[in-house]
Amino acid sequence: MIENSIENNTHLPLLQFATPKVMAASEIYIPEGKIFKKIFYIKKGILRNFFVTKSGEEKTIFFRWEGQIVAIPECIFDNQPTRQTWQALEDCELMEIDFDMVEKLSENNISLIKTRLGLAQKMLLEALKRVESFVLDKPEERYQKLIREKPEIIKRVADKHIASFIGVTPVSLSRIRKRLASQKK
Amino acid sequence: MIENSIENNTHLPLLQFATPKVMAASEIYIPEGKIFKKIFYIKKGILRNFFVTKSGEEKTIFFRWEGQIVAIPECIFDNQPTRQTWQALEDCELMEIDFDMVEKLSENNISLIKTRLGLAQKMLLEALKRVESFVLDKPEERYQKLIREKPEIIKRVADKHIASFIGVTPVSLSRIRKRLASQKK
DNA sequence: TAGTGAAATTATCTTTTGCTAATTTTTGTC
DNA sequence: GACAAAAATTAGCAAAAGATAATTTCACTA
Repeated sequence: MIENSIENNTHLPLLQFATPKVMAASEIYIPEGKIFKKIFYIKKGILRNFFVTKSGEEKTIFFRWEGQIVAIPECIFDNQPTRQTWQALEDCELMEIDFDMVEKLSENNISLIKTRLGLAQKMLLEALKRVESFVLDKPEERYQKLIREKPEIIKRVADKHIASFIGVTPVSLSRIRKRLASQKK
Repeated sequence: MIENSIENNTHLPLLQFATPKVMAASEIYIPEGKIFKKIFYIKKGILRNFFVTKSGEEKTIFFRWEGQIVAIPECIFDNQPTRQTWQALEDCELMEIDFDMVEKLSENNISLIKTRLGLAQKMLLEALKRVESFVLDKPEERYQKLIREKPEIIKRVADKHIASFIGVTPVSLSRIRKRLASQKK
């Protein structure tokens, strides 16, 4: 399923300038501190972005997978270096597009700006849903929702990454899994 | 400080159609279930939006205050009824703008769409920062950050609303406050 | 200013999580 | 298929949070 297609409409000019990028699983795509002024489309694979805490732990904030268009908000919106690291979790195939190009093309292309607005809105709804879940749900419920709503993604990602995604330690997630398994019987 | 001014630039057409709305403290502004197709500018006062859980508890998701432009994402982006309630926490003065009007004006006004894009991006950065804090910080740290970064807002809002905002119960927030107070000495 | 209701704090008890370390299981590679 | 490294689980203990209820403090209004 294509989540944010760039292959279906009036934005062919973008694709013209897209360049392919291939990465192996576990490879670092974007290191912390970089001002990454590209957007990219994921043709294949999963990536995650994470913070490294003072004590060296990696805290995963989001997963991104095939069909999605990704922009790093702080870089693209604010021209700031990202404090996070982006890593391929599987062998990935991306299509990169220079963002300065997008900006230039946007100047007099109202349809392209509308596309950008749509993408920002989509990302916002996703982030808000996440906030909701942190406010309303216990970790156990967040985990259950995740299995229910994104089962195929969960299977492809290590539990330790899921753990920080829902805001708990890997040990705690393991206990949650155990509790849920015993309740089912 | 004006956070998202609509009074300073090329968007006077919007202001033309804005209508004032005054509310008393504790009044419900937007009830759950409504498709609220307006955006509003807060001239004065604070509002909150909250979910009501099955057990009847109110869980506050955001606060909005003077200087901000507010759009209810699910209503404006997706034409969906909101599952949240909006309530004035102080006497408020708002300026309401019909969103259909904004859409119509946007069609051939690239600058207005850019403004909308900017607003969506701003909201996204805010929501992402919130997600970060849930993943990286303990409730105690979230509370400390809040006091540090929004001291004037915190003072104007009841603790029980702060509590759900940072994802804990009012009782737990009270204990956090006690712990912090004892550490200071 | 006295009285009422809501908010905040405190107390008690239970559940969950974090931390650390040990153990088991899984994964990937040679 | 054997080995090494990483991931996941388990265990034990301390800290924090949830639930409930009682008590104190605060805020509003009559």
